[in-house]
Amino acid sequence: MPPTKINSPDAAALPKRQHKAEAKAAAHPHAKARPLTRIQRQKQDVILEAALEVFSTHGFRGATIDQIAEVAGMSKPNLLYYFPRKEEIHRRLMVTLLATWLAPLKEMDAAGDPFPEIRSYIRRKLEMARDYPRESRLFANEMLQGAPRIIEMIEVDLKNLVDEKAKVLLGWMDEGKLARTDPYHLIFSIWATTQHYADFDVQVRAVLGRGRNGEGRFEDAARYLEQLFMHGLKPKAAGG
Amino acid sequence: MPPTKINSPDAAALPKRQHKAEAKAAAHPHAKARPLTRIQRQKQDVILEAALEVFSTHGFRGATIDQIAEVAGMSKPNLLYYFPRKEEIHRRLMVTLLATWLAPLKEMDAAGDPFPEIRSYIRRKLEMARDYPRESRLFANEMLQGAPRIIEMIEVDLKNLVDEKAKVLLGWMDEGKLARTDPYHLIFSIWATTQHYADFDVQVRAVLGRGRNGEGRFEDAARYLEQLFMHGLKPKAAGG
DNA sequence: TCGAATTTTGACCAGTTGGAAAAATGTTAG
DNA sequence: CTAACATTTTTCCAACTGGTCAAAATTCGA
Repeated sequence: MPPTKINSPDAAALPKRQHKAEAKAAAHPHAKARPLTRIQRQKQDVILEAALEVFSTHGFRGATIDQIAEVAGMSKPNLLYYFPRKEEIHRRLMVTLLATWLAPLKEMDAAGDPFPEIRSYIRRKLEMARDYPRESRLFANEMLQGAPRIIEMIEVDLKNLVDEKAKVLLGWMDEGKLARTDPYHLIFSIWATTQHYADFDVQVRAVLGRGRNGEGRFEDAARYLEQLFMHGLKPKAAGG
Repeated sequence: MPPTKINSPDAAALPKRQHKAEAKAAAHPHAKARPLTRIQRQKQDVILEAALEVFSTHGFRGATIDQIAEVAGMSKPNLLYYFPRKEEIHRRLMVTLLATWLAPLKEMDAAGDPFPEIRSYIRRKLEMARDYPRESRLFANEMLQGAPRIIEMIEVDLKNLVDEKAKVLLGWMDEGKLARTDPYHLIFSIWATTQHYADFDVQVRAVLGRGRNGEGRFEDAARYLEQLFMHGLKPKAAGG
């Protein structure tokens, strides 16, 4: 049963009514080439912040403009003045999110040694899970739905970056500085273990119970993951 | 900005209209104590299967009864004849899901040796990610939303099981058969790395590109994870 | 300060959503 | 065969949804 067979209201509902969107476009801040005032940027930020809150917990379809508007402290038409449609808000969030998301991996330096590099990559990712859990969940939500709105970015930007870093890892393995293993799955496992603390936060809290909760869990996680990866990836012959 | 401040249409919309639900309850299969015929069970299964498909990709709020009904090949009122409301379908899915979910961990045997036990636990979890990705995504979706509908089960059943197995792991560590480390985060990392292949399937496929795709990725993952965990958790002194 | 541009509001709309009611159609035991 | 029961379909509804539009309120530049 292919997922494509399901007629998605997302796509199905849109073509029916014609949108004139940027047709008259006199007053709207979206009418291209306008410099965009400080106030406009501020308001847009408030909206994006609210949208992050809502989209990250309910997904695209589960989120409503009314809800976002309420969190943003403004009326729905007012919000729609800044972002002409729901998709636009989401798209903006995703674009900036992906940049933030790729950053830590980009920093992994081929000129460095594998263990310090991998260790600090894990640290950065874990910090992001701690400090930007909503961004992590927004991303996870999009993935769960099959990434319909960012699949191209994933297939191009993300893939290219991972391909590049996989080569870096392979290089380290060739030098005998890192255990020979699948570099792609190595990267996946770092993503999975770190993002887990943002995406499955409720579960992690519930299982650890009251006590180990107050942020201490991130330090415990850091220690554990360091141990796991540092020992798990040690090369056979010489020590890293 | 606490998530509780957001007035969720989920909860907010319901109290308004009074449901008499099981009031008259004459013809409905939900009117307790009735044995439930084979045909009824069949239909319910069809509905649950369709609901799994839809809920797992769009989350609770993003899924619609119409959509589920269409996938199930029946009319909306007909579907509502078997499950009086949306929440009920979801609840049923979650209950059976959680049982399935806990099963592999339950099998981890204190009487066995850590490495074979952990290895086969990882294998089972990876098989589940491969064979039941929708269940994994359904669970992930619920977690992302803060697990509003299953939080008690998580706090009780899941927590108890993990507490028990954490003791098993600690026992092995005391015997020097397993590297001394945090048993909770050890379990989290197994969950994260295995479920990742179901929840982030699109991303995994996109990054691996056409080639390594056709199920081969699960074997690669199994090999990689085995290596990571087996080496990463080896005790300092004696070999496992 | 004043007119023009920007921002905000209130009323509105068509389509969707979860769900109710009841009539119509099977199905089955006696 | 038929009455009681189970199932399905048709019709309907109020609330919610994404979004429009014109008018009102506000802000801003000269």
